[in-house]
Amino acid sequence: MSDLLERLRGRGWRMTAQRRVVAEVLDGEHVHLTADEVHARAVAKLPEISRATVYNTLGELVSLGEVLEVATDKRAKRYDPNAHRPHHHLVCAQCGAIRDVHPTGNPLADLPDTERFGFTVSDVEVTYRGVCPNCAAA
Amino acid sequence: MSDLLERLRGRGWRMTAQRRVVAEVLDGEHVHLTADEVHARAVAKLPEISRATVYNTLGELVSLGEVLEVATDKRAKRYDPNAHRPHHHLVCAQCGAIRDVHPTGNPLADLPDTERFGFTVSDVEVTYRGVCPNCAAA
DNA sequence: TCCTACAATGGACATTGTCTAAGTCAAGCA
DNA sequence: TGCTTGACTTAGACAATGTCCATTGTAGGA
Repeated sequence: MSDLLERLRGRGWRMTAQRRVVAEVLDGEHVHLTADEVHARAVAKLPEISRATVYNTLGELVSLGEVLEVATDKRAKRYDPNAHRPHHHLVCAQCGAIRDVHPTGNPLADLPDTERFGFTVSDVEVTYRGVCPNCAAA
Repeated sequence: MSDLLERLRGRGWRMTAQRRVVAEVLDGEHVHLTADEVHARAVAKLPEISRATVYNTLGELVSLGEVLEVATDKRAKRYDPNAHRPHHHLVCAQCGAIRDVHPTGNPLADLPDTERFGFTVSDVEVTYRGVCPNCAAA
């Protein structure tokens, strides 16, 4: 079973069927589902799960730092379970496919003090956009 | 008057009071309004302008490349008229304030071929997050 | 000035997300 | 094992943002 469930239990998270299902749906590499997609897949495993529970659970996973919210799509938030390895995203402008990528260099270092306007900068989010091989072939 | 209106007219854009008002609202540096804010300000100048028109006009300005859509906020799209000077964004995690910034270096070059998965990468969007001086003082 | 294609209107609808009141249940404990 | 309790879940109303469409209005050319 997934490490995620272990970690959550270790943190005193009360385990319920609903939470287990949501955690199971969010498992694997290059998984970037919208809340609605998570709900759809959760319903397939546990038909009576409600939308509110999915939203609540996703929100908790995010505040626990186990899942990342990413805003590559402009419509809906997406949830990325790959929270323990810093990475950025590569998005196909046509079909919306998303890949995790690991650029070299540190973009934080590229922002000189004069461009910080007194902000305390703690984080950076990079989204590359392009066309994926499938769409390029079509 | 603004260059924007000149450019649009030069492209054969049909000029109407509504479009003029939207273009006027979107003028200046560090302007990052939501569609709703644009509508509110447009209504102040032209009370009978409708929401649909604001959305349509914003959409057209974006496809003409005169305005950028930015997704710094997770709720609503924001519109950035500073489309002719490439730049990125610095966002306050607390109050949501947004500044345009110009990092050194080219993040596109930081993505090695092995991390491109066959994509043709054409664009990169960088969002720095931190705390602004106002919020830090509070 | 008149025409006509294009733009604007307003209101219904769609999508995404949040909230609440009431019912349910996991986990600790005797 | 069987309570107890507080956290969890539910359904559905509501809110915010965005889209669509049929109708009405109008900018700009003939």
